[in-house]
Amino acid sequence: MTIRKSVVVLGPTASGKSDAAMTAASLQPKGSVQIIAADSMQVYKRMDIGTAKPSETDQALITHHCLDIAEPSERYTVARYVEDVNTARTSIAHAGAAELIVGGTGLYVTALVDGLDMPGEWPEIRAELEANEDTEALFAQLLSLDAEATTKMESNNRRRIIRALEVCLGSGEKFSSFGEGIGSFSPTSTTLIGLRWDRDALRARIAERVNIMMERGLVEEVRALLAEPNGLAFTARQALGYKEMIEHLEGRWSLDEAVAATILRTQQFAIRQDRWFRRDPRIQWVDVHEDPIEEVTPVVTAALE
RNA sequence: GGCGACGUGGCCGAGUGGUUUAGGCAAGGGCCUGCAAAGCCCUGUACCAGGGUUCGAUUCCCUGCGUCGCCU
Repeated sequence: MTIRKSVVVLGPTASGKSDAAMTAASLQPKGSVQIIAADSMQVYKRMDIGTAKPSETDQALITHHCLDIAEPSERYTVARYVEDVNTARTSIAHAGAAELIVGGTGLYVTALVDGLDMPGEWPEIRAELEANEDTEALFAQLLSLDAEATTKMESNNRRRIIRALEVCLGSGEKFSSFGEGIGSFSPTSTTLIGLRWDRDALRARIAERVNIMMERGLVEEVRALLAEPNGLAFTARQALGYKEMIEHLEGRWSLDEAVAATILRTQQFAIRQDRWFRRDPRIQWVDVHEDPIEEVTPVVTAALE
């Protein structure tokens, strides 16, 4: 059973992609479209304000997948996301609905559109590799095992070197044999719609949105998360807005500093998202100037029909 | 009005009489299949204006302008 139709709405934070997608979905016959979030932080429960998670009202109106599927205290990764997406897709297919993917996490969107196969995990091997402080030696080792993998990373990017080695050593096969990588952009039947803003305009929107998050009680949300018995794990802890409010709540930053840092880092993140997405030639870009709902919804609607 | 300090690339901030002219931040660009709201890499000849000293001045001297502080 396959999904009737697949459309992606992507763009940087605060670009208005969720609003446009939500509006387009609700214009379709009831139940004919379901949304899959491609967002690495909205997967966490109780992280609502800071991740700009779709409201309960929106979720009641349109079925959303891949939201609130992990505890902030647990480790969540792309691999698990791929599994969760498969589950979601099965149910969308059964419902005979179209899937509308909305997201800002480049890797997750890619995983979903291009169907990445995760090579697997070998924690013992990784632990061993991590114990080795000599990054140059690790790189040399990777070079001898899988020279091709080496071309996709700098010689001092420990994290990527270790992962590639983990896979080579663990699977007995070359890391590079597990796929073309992220930049292949093979033809797909999915329609990719990207929202693009003038950078300064987007920066202004982000500043405004962070201020709104503060008014909605971001600090309280973070305080409550910190008070949970298991707290926040590494990944959830690094979410924009959360990381900074933690700095404030633990006394290292004033509230003003935390807010300013959140705004700046979110703006920088948005640019990084832009840079990630713009490599993909399959994306159909929509330049947004004022109102994403008005300007983007028609494009999404057209793609859904 | 007087005295003093300062004037360095978008910002902060070292420094030097002449081979490679710090660093940080911001900005721009790039990489990427298990932390991805993460990680990594690349890109900066600027010294307020005018005159002088000097083989040579961003660095020394003078003047002007500007900023800041103190004083009357």
